[in-house]
Amino acid sequence: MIESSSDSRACDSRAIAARFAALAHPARIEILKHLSASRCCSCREVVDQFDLAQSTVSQHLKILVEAGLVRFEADRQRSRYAVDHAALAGVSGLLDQLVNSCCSSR
Amino acid sequence: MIESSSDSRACDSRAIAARFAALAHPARIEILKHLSASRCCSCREVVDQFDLAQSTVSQHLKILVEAGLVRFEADRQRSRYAVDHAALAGVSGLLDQLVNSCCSSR
DNA sequence: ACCGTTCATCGTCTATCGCCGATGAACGAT
DNA sequence: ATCGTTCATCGGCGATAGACGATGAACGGT
Repeated sequence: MIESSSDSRACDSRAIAARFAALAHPARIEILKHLSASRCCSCREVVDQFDLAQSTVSQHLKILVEAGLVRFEADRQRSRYAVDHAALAGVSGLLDQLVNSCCSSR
Repeated sequence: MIESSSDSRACDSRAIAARFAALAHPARIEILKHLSASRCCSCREVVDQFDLAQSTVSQHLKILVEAGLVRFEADRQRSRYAVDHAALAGVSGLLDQLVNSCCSSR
Protein backbone atom coordinates (compact mmCIF):
# COMPACT_ATOMS: atom_id res chain seq x y z
CA MET A 1 0.00 0.00 0.00
CA ILE A 2 1.46 3.30 -1.00
CA GLU A 3 0.24 6.23 1.00
CA SER A 4 1.45 9.73 1.48
CA SER A 5 4.37 9.17 3.74
CA SER A 6 3.49 11.96 6.12
CA ASP A 7 0.08 10.84 7.17
CA SER A 8 -0.71 7.34 6.25
CA ARG A 9 -1.95 6.74 9.73
CA ALA A 10 -4.62 9.42 9.83
CA CYS A 11 -5.93 8.36 6.47
CA ASP A 12 -5.94 4.80 7.52
CA SER A 13 -7.88 5.34 10.67
CA ARG A 14 -10.46 7.38 8.87
CA ALA A 15 -11.03 4.59 6.43
CA ILE A 16 -11.26 2.08 9.23
CA ALA A 17 -13.63 4.27 11.19
CA ALA A 18 -15.83 4.67 8.15
CA ARG A 19 -16.26 0.94 7.87
CA PHE A 20 -17.09 0.59 11.50
CA ALA A 21 -19.52 3.46 11.22
CA ALA A 22 -21.43 1.47 8.65
CA LEU A 23 -21.67 -1.34 11.19
CA ALA A 24 -22.60 0.97 14.03
CA HIS A 25 -26.34 0.72 13.66
CA PRO A 26 -28.58 -2.09 14.82
CA ALA A 27 -30.75 -1.93 11.75
CA ARG A 28 -27.75 -2.35 9.52
CA ILE A 29 -26.49 -5.27 11.54
CA GLU A 30 -29.87 -6.91 11.17
CA ILE A 31 -29.93 -6.16 7.50
CA LEU A 32 -26.51 -7.69 7.08
CA LYS A 33 -27.67 -10.81 8.87
CA HIS A 34 -30.70 -11.03 6.68
CA LEU A 35 -28.72 -10.52 3.51
CA SER A 36 -26.27 -13.11 4.64
CA ALA A 37 -29.00 -15.62 5.35
CA SER A 38 -30.88 -14.92 2.15
CA ARG A 39 -27.85 -14.86 -0.02
CA CYS A 40 -29.34 -12.02 -2.04
CA CYS A 41 -32.15 -9.60 -1.47
CA SER A 42 -34.10 -6.87 -3.13
CA CYS A 43 -34.77 -3.72 -1.23
CA ARG A 44 -38.41 -4.71 -0.98
CA GLU A 45 -37.66 -7.95 0.78
CA VAL A 46 -35.70 -6.12 3.39
CA VAL A 47 -38.44 -3.57 3.81
CA ASP A 48 -40.99 -6.29 4.43
CA GLN A 49 -38.72 -7.84 6.96
CA PHE A 50 -37.92 -4.88 9.09
CA ASP A 51 -40.82 -2.59 9.65
CA LEU A 52 -39.01 0.46 8.43
CA ALA A 53 -39.97 2.82 5.67
CA GLN A 54 -38.74 1.92 2.23
CA SER A 55 -36.70 5.09 2.04
CA THR A 56 -35.04 4.33 5.33
CA VAL A 57 -34.06 0.86 4.24
CA SER A 58 -32.78 2.19 0.97
CA GLN A 59 -30.60 4.60 2.91
CA HIS A 60 -29.20 1.90 5.11
CA LEU A 61 -28.44 -0.24 2.11
CA LYS A 62 -26.74 2.64 0.43
CA ILE A 63 -24.56 3.19 3.44
CA LEU A 64 -23.60 -0.45 3.50
CA VAL A 65 -22.79 -0.38 -0.19
CA GLU A 66 -20.73 2.78 0.12
CA ALA A 67 -18.81 1.23 2.94
CA GLY A 68 -18.05 -1.63 0.60
CA LEU A 69 -19.65 -4.22 2.82
CA VAL A 70 -22.49 -5.02 0.48
CA ARG A 71 -22.47 -5.41 -3.25
CA PHE A 72 -25.15 -3.93 -5.39
CA GLU A 73 -26.38 -5.10 -8.71
CA ALA A 74 -29.28 -3.58 -10.57
CA ASP A 75 -31.61 -6.18 -11.96
CA ARG A 76 -34.39 -4.57 -13.94
CA GLN A 77 -36.48 -2.70 -11.47
CA ARG A 78 -35.45 -5.05 -8.75
CA SER A 79 -32.25 -4.31 -6.92
CA ARG A 80 -29.97 -7.07 -5.77
CA TYR A 81 -28.01 -6.65 -2.61
CA ALA A 82 -25.59 -9.23 -1.34
CA VAL A 83 -23.08 -9.31 1.45
CA ASP A 84 -19.50 -8.97 0.40
CA HIS A 85 -18.07 -11.58 2.71
CA ALA A 86 -14.54 -10.82 1.67
CA ALA A 87 -14.93 -7.19 2.62
CA LEU A 88 -16.48 -8.14 5.91
CA ALA A 89 -13.60 -10.47 6.55
CA GLY A 90 -11.33 -7.60 5.67
CA VAL A 91 -12.84 -5.49 8.40
CA SER A 92 -12.35 -8.34 10.76
CA GLY A 93 -8.74 -8.37 9.69
CA LEU A 94 -8.39 -4.68 10.44
CA LEU A 95 -9.68 -5.35 13.87
CA ASP A 96 -7.24 -8.18 14.35
CA GLN A 97 -4.45 -5.85 13.34
CA LEU A 98 -5.63 -3.52 16.02
CA VAL A 99 -5.78 -6.30 18.55
CA ASN A 100 -2.31 -7.52 17.78
CA SER A 101 -1.18 -4.05 17.10
CA CYS A 102 2.43 -3.39 17.37
CA CYS A 103 1.67 -0.77 14.78
CA SER A 104 5.35 -0.22 14.13
CA SER A 105 5.85 -3.41 12.18
CA ARG A 106 4.65 -3.38 8.65
CA MET B 1 -31.05 3.71 27.73
CA ILE B 2 -29.79 0.73 29.62
CA GLU B 3 -31.94 -2.29 29.09
CA SER B 4 -32.28 -5.28 31.29
CA SER B 5 -30.02 -8.18 30.60
CA SER B 6 -32.98 -10.43 29.99
CA ASP B 7 -33.54 -8.78 26.67
CA SER B 8 -30.93 -10.79 24.92
CA ARG B 9 -32.29 -11.14 21.45
CA ALA B 10 -33.16 -7.65 20.33
CA CYS B 11 -30.32 -6.43 22.43
CA ASP B 12 -27.96 -8.46 20.38
CA SER B 13 -27.69 -6.32 17.34
CA ARG B 14 -27.96 -3.22 19.43
CA ALA B 15 -25.13 -4.34 21.64
CA ILE B 16 -23.02 -5.21 18.66
CA ALA B 17 -23.78 -1.91 17.01
CA ALA B 18 -22.83 -0.10 20.19
CA ARG B 19 -19.39 -1.63 20.18
CA PHE B 20 -18.84 -0.79 16.57
CA ALA B 21 -20.04 2.72 17.27
CA ALA B 22 -17.21 3.13 19.70
CA LEU B 23 -14.84 2.20 16.91
CA ALA B 24 -16.55 4.41 14.38
CA HIS B 25 -14.44 7.47 14.90
CA PRO B 26 -10.96 8.09 13.54
CA ALA B 27 -9.78 9.77 16.72
CA ARG B 28 -10.80 6.76 18.76
CA ILE B 29 -9.03 4.40 16.40
CA GLU B 30 -5.90 6.47 16.73
CA ILE B 31 -6.26 6.57 20.46
CA LEU B 32 -6.62 2.82 20.56
CA LYS B 33 -3.49 2.42 18.49
CA HIS B 34 -1.63 4.75 20.72
CA LEU B 35 -2.81 3.01 23.85
CA SER B 36 -1.89 -0.29 22.38
CA ALA B 37 1.58 0.87 21.46
CA SER B 38 2.17 2.57 24.77
CA ARG B 39 0.76 -0.19 26.81
CA CYS B 40 -0.76 2.34 29.18
CA CYS B 41 -1.45 6.03 28.96
CA SER B 42 -2.69 8.93 30.99
CA CYS B 43 -5.21 11.26 29.48
CA ARG B 44 -2.56 13.92 29.23
CA GLU B 45 -0.30 11.79 27.10
CA VAL B 46 -3.07 11.25 24.66
CA VAL B 47 -3.92 14.91 24.63
CA ASP B 48 -0.35 15.82 23.80
CA GLN B 49 -0.33 13.30 21.04
CA PHE B 50 -3.46 14.28 19.21
CA ASP B 51 -4.02 17.99 19.05
CA LEU B 52 -7.47 17.80 20.52
CA ALA B 53 -8.80 19.57 23.53
CA GLN B 54 -8.39 17.76 26.80
CA SER B 55 -12.12 17.56 27.28
CA THR B 56 -12.55 16.03 23.87
CA VAL B 57 -9.97 13.36 24.53
CA SER B 58 -11.51 12.64 27.87
CA GLN B 59 -14.84 12.11 26.17
CA HIS B 60 -13.40 9.75 23.61
CA LEU B 61 -11.69 7.77 26.33
CA LYS B 62 -14.89 7.58 28.26
CA ILE B 63 -16.71 6.25 25.24
CA LEU B 64 -14.06 3.60 24.74
CA VAL B 65 -14.26 2.62 28.39
CA GLU B 66 -18.04 2.46 28.35
CA ALA B 67 -17.89 0.26 25.29
CA GLY B 68 -15.63 -2.02 27.29
CA LEU B 69 -12.76 -1.74 24.88
CA VAL B 70 -10.46 0.11 27.21
CA ARG B 71 -9.84 -0.41 30.88
CA PHE B 72 -9.57 2.46 33.25
CA GLU B 73 -7.66 2.67 36.44
CA ALA B 74 -7.33 5.77 38.56
CA ASP B 75 -3.79 6.39 39.68
CA ARG B 76 -3.60 9.41 41.94
CA GLN B 77 -4.32 12.37 39.75
CA ARG B 78 -3.11 10.54 36.75
CA SER B 79 -5.50 8.29 34.94
CA ARG B 80 -4.39 5.05 33.43
CA TYR B 81 -6.02 3.80 30.31
CA ALA B 82 -5.14 0.54 28.69
CA VAL B 83 -6.54 -1.43 25.80
CA ASP B 84 -8.58 -4.45 26.75
CA HIS B 85 -7.24 -6.79 24.15
CA ALA B 86 -9.63 -9.53 25.11
CA ALA B 87 -12.62 -7.28 24.56
CA LEU B 88 -11.24 -6.15 21.25
CA ALA B 89 -10.78 -9.75 20.28
CA GLY B 90 -14.37 -10.30 21.32
CA VAL B 91 -15.57 -7.69 18.89
CA SER B 92 -13.50 -9.33 16.23
CA GLY B 93 -15.29 -12.53 17.09
CA LEU B 94 -18.66 -10.89 16.70
CA LEU B 95 -17.60 -9.80 13.28
CA ASP B 96 -16.48 -13.28 12.39
CA GLN B 97 -19.86 -14.56 13.49
CA LEU B 98 -21.40 -12.11 11.12
CA VAL B 99 -19.12 -13.17 8.33
CA ASN B 100 -19.90 -16.82 8.81
CA SER B 101 -23.46 -16.15 9.70
CA CYS B 102 -25.83 -18.60 8.22
CA CYS B 103 -28.05 -19.87 10.95
CA SER B 104 -28.65 -17.92 14.07
CA SER B 105 -30.31 -14.88 12.61
CA ARG B 106 -33.20 -13.62 14.67
C1' DA C 1 -1.14 27.47 52.78
C1' DC C 2 -0.55 28.24 48.06
C1' DC C 3 0.30 26.90 43.24
C1' DG C 4 0.51 24.07 39.23
C1' DT C 5 -0.98 19.88 37.08
C1' DT C 6 -4.27 16.47 35.79
C1' DC C 7 -8.68 15.15 34.92
C1' DA C 8 -13.96 14.57 34.55
C1' DT C 9 -17.97 16.99 33.86
C1' DC C 10 -21.12 20.71 32.30
C1' DG C 11 -23.04 23.88 28.98
C1' DT C 12 -23.12 25.38 24.34
C1' DC C 13 -22.78 25.32 19.47
C1' DT C 14 -22.85 23.16 14.94
C1' DA C 15 -23.02 19.28 11.88
C1' DT C 16 -24.62 14.97 10.99
C1' DC C 17 -27.71 10.91 11.67
C1' DG C 18 -31.96 8.50 11.36
C1' DC C 19 -36.45 8.57 10.26
C1' DC C 20 -40.33 9.63 7.42
C1' DG C 21 -43.51 11.04 3.40
C1' DA C 22 -43.50 12.62 -1.21
C1' DT C 23 -41.75 12.48 -5.77
C1' DG C 24 -40.29 10.83 -10.14
C1' DA C 25 -37.74 7.48 -12.94
C1' DA C 26 -37.60 2.76 -14.76
C1' DC C 27 -39.78 -1.26 -15.89
C1' DG C 28 -43.45 -5.12 -16.70
C1' DA C 29 -47.98 -6.17 -17.59
C1' DT C 30 -52.51 -5.18 -19.44
C1' DA D 1 -51.10 4.39 -23.32
C1' DT D 2 -52.04 3.43 -18.73
C1' DC D 3 -51.37 1.11 -14.40
C1' DG D 4 -48.92 -1.00 -10.57
C1' DT D 5 -44.51 -2.07 -8.62
C1' DT D 6 -39.89 -1.15 -7.22
C1' DC D 7 -36.53 1.87 -6.08
C1' DA D 8 -33.37 6.08 -5.22
C1' DT D 9 -33.44 10.64 -3.93
C1' DC D 10 -35.03 15.01 -1.79
C1' DG D 11 -36.64 17.94 1.97
C1' DG D 12 -37.71 18.39 6.64
C1' DC D 13 -37.88 17.12 11.45
C1' DG D 14 -36.02 15.84 15.97
C1' DA D 15 -32.23 13.74 18.24
C1' DT D 16 -27.53 12.83 18.84
C1' DA D 17 -22.45 13.28 18.14
C1' DG D 18 -18.34 15.89 18.33
C1' DA D 19 -15.90 19.81 19.37
C1' DC D 20 -14.67 23.43 22.53
C1' DG D 21 -13.93 26.48 26.86
C1' DA D 22 -14.88 26.91 31.65
C1' DT D 23 -15.18 24.96 36.09
C1' DG D 24 -14.07 22.51 40.20
C1' DA D 25 -12.16 18.45 42.52
C1' DA D 26 -7.98 15.81 43.68
C1' DC D 27 -3.30 15.62 44.28
C1' DG D 28 2.00 16.82 44.56
C1' DG D 29 5.41 20.01 45.31
C1' DT D 30 7.18 24.31 47.28
